[in-house]
Amino acid sequence: MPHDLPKAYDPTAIEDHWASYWVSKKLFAQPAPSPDADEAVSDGALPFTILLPPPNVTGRLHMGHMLNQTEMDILTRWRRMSGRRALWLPGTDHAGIATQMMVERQLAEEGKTRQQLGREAFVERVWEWRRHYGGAILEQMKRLGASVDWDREYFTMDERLSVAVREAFVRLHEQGLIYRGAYIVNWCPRCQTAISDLEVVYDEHKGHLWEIRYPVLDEAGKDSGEFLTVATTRPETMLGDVAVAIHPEDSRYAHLHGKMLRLPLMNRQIPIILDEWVSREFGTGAVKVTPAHDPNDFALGERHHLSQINVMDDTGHINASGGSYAGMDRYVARKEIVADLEAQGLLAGIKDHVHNVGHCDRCKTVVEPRLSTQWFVKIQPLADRAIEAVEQGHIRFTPEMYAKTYFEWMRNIHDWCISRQLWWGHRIPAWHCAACHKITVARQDPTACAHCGSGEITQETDVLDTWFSSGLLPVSVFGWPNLPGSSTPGVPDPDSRTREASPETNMGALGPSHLGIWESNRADFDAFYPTSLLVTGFDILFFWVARMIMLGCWFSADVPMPDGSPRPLAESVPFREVYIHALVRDANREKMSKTKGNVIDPIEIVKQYGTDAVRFTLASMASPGTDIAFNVARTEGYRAFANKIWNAARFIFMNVDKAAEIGITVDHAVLGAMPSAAPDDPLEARWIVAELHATAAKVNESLANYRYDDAANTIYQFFWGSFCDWYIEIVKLRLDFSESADKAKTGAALTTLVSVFEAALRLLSPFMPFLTEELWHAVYDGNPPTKSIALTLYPQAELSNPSDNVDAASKNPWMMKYLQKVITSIRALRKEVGVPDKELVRVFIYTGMQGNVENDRFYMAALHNEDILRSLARVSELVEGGPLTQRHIRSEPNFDVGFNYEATIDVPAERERLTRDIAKYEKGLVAAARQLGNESFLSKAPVHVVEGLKKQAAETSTLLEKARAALEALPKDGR
RNA sequence: GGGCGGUUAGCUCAGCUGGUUAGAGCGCCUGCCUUACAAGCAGGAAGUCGGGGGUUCGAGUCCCUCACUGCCCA
Repeated sequence: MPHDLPKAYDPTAIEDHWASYWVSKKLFAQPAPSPDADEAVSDGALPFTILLPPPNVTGRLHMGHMLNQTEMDILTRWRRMSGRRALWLPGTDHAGIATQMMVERQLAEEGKTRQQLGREAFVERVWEWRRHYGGAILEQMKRLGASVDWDREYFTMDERLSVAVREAFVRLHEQGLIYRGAYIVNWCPRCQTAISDLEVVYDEHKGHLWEIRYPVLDEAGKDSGEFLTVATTRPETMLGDVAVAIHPEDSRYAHLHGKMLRLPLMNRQIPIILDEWVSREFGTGAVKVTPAHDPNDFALGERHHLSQINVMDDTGHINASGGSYAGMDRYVARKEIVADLEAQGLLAGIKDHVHNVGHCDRCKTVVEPRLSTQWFVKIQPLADRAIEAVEQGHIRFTPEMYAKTYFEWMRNIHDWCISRQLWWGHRIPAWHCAACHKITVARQDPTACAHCGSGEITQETDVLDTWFSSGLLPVSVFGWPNLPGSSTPGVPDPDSRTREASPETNMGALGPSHLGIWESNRADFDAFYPTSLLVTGFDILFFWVARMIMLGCWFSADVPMPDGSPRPLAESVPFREVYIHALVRDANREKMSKTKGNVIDPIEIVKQYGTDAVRFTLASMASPGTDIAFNVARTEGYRAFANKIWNAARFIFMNVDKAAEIGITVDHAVLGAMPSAAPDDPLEARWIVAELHATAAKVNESLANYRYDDAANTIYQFFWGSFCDWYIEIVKLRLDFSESADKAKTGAALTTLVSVFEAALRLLSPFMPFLTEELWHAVYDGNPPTKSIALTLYPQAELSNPSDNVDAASKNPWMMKYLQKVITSIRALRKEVGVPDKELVRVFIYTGMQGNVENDRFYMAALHNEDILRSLARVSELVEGGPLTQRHIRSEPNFDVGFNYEATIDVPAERERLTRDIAKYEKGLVAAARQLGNESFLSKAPVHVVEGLKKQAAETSTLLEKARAALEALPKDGR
């Protein structure tokens, strides 16, 4: 029954089946190697490990994910089929802000707030949400056939990964790399939490520059009548002003040095300070200083020992320090303040001003730079090591230019604010003491203050940035820090290594733990760390790549190598290669966005065209460094490609069935390997086998270089352009099932047909897993040698292809090229003349003087394959002779073909064509003559270039003569 | 303001360390329902490689410059 295929390929009919088959059969599971490490490594298979950059647990699959996953799946399937121990780990991150928002929204619909619920109940509620709705994106991934190990699915809030987070925090704290302090952070008033620099997106915004007059005070502290005008984009922050800064060499204000000002509205005395940081050109050259609300002002304030007055609360409302504006929303306050200033005659002007305004990446609220107490990682030591890892070549970027971006960012890195004022996330393992006010950071929940012994301690309410946990994934998914045999969870810094056993930690049994596969053993870490590759988009270069390199290098350095030796930097990296892909845009190269409404839902497209066609579209356009303009026209084309292969299969199965009726069968034992051809096999068989080898070589090379586009196009060209267009058409001649048939020959042809097709399916499988899985099972008539095509061997070209060495020139695979040219030429001539496609014609061929090796090949190719000419070019008989005098002639550089056929010639059209050709040839000859007449060219250019040009010039010359003769021979009357 | 890309056929893109007269898919034009496939077959048209300058025997490819365009960071 598998041979009974519908006429057109219908992806929907097969995809669900195979998607769930792959998952349920656990085909891609890569269990933790046995703790006996020797045994685990002994099969010699090199690991290929790849970690899915965790999508947000609240996320839905978008085109970027699909590109990302398609690329990972192609590489993973390819490596797996090439004999590597392939492991692709899927999972999600807990997305602190996004998930909390999601659940709060749900609560709001019930008229509740998280505060009403309380922290514990709220967190339980989030878990519940996660169990019901979380990870939908992974279900979508399953449907798309990602060949991941589902048994190893991770979630950053899982107990095991939480243990790693806690250990990492404690260790960094012990190493003096975590500190707590009041600094300017990006504050989202809606989310009511600090967010990192990377979570702020800047949009150009048409705002204003308000110029405000600050009265200068005289010696007695009274208004002197003079004003100093400052310019600001955020007038409401003036409530927190503590000074006005001017440039020390600004002559306009030299007389104001040392003077005091009266801060309008607040009537506070503030000094004029001098600082070279001030730009004399910007605004009025005088800048108000609000250390609690601007990072630059904060730095200025530190330098000048100014106080910090925070005038806003968590929600972006003016607080008690804001005088009469207390309680107002920041924008309401802005309006009021401007109005009041104007009323007091202190508003010098309002100018339009375009500037970049930071928004919260999650909720798009305008971020408020604001002083607050947060936890930070002192990042420089980690960054230094991460820079070194890339500098020394232990991590390679593709495209290479991203290494530059990476260095640029790493070398200008700021300390990382890791605390978030959320409830959902890893709660910071620090306890505040009510008695001595010191902080205790511990692996195990303490019962007393480590400093004074007081029992009055309360845990820090902040949680950690989600990226703190996802950045640890490359080490934590393989069991870090609980690695038996690695009893040195101390300080990576060799100078101050501590020997402290890692106690059992419990981050709070918040979620379902995945023990079992998660049972840690060194063998797992030893086998799979460092991972091989990270595939990701440039937009999270810093989120993911940089942080994983920093944390991975830092924490894995403690884990000795399997032989017990210290782990060198080269083996500490979280991955050896990084492949960065570009953005998927819409067909018009516009960035997809919900507001523009041009978002393409991959699942919708997949429903329409099939997963394979969409995957192939993405692969064929995935040229490193280039954005993908996703055009469904392209997908339509690849659906046609899938259909083409489907129908080739139908053709093959039809013939296999016919053959079976007369007792010819294909031995399945010969399948699954690289096909070869025997010396006496016909030309087309020897040729298609040679083509397959060349294709396999090119595809393997392209994939090794992340050239998905080259790989996909090469396979496309082979399948359609070579296998279907030429080989199948010719092999039809050999599939003779009649009484008189030579069964051995028919059988041989059928075997080549099936075995090349089967190998080609394997070649295509990483790109189109569904279609190839279906057809591969059908090839084996439901009795495949293994559970899936994904577990077969990837075609590898053999260096010495036996089909190349054959004495008879007519059997050489490259003879096919000549034959194809003759056929194409005859077909073109037939079209020119207008011979009906079906009609057979007696064709004359002339290859010029005897002895020209190249010309003779065309003749030989034609002469030895008259049967092919008959069916592919509708030639009734081939006659050698010349020069040709037939009514219709077509000239090629190496031969002419012609025939007599009663048809009216469109003389003017023909004259135009020939004239155009002649001009083209003449131009070419002039160019060639110029170059060949140049002595420096002849002496300096490589021989093959000179020879090539000479040959080409000779051919052009021949064509020119022939075209001139043909023009001459045209009837003069213009009919 | 600093940095990094891009500009090749109507559209989307290839073109490796400079080497013969620049390629692919889609689209377009013409003719065909040839029993694997009309989601197909056959044939065809189409580009002064963004402008200018330079290096070289030779430049889409290297250098300079201008224009346009995109992205990242501040």
